[in-house]
Amino acid sequence: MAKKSELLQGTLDLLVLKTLRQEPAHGYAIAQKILVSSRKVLDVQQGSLYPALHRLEKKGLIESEWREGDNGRMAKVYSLKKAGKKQLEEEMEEWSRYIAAIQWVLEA
Amino acid sequence: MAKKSELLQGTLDLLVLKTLRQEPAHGYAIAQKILVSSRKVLDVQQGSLYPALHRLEKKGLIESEWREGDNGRMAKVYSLKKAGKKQLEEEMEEWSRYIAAIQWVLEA
DNA sequence: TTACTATGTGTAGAGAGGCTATGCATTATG
DNA sequence: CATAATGCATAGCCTCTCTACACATAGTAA
Repeated sequence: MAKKSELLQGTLDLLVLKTLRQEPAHGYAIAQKILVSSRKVLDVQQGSLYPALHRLEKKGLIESEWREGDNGRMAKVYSLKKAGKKQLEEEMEEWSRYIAAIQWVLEA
Repeated sequence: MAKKSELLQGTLDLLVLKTLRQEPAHGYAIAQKILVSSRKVLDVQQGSLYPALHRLEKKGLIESEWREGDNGRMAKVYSLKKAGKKQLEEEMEEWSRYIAAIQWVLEA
């Protein structure tokens, strides 16, 4: 059944926004951060991540800038915009509410 | 009911299997049970539920039988099969694991 | 009677979003 | 010199949920 890399639809945006609230980061680093902070459970695929970043930018929740990193490589660094912070807060509340509801059903 | 309670994709099967583990029930009743046990948060739509039941039956996780209820109506009563119980256990474990991972990211 | 609500099952079509697979480019490592 | 790691990106597929219908019966209110 579900491979460990499969995310529940709708959670990726939340994870990305949350990760960017710590500090700006480029796509590749975002995936790594999520992998580490989830203790290797959530392995976000590039084919999921990049389209998600484009979506979020299109919605005005994040913005990007090409920068050169310490290793001399160019990377597209994303940062949270104000609307993104608001969205993050809303989605976290929604998430809690949702998880609690599921939990009630599973414990019924 | 105010909010359009959008389910996270992939959770519906879990909710249905869990509900059927209590006792056999027909579709309409399953939706009601979920609505009640989730304290009105999870309002499963019929257009989601019936296809889900057909999927689960096709997979051999549940089975159905037309029965007459107390109100004299015919209804398709579903019950969990052995494979469904096993699947439920697996999905609950997967769910816990997944939720914990998300939580770690959100608390990072 | 008429109409509306609740109960009950079902499908079609659309939309969303995550996945695989692929492509390209650069740097570090064996 | 080949391979892995870093880094961005898209196309097409697939699955699942939603809206919007369609149909049928029973009970209740006007």
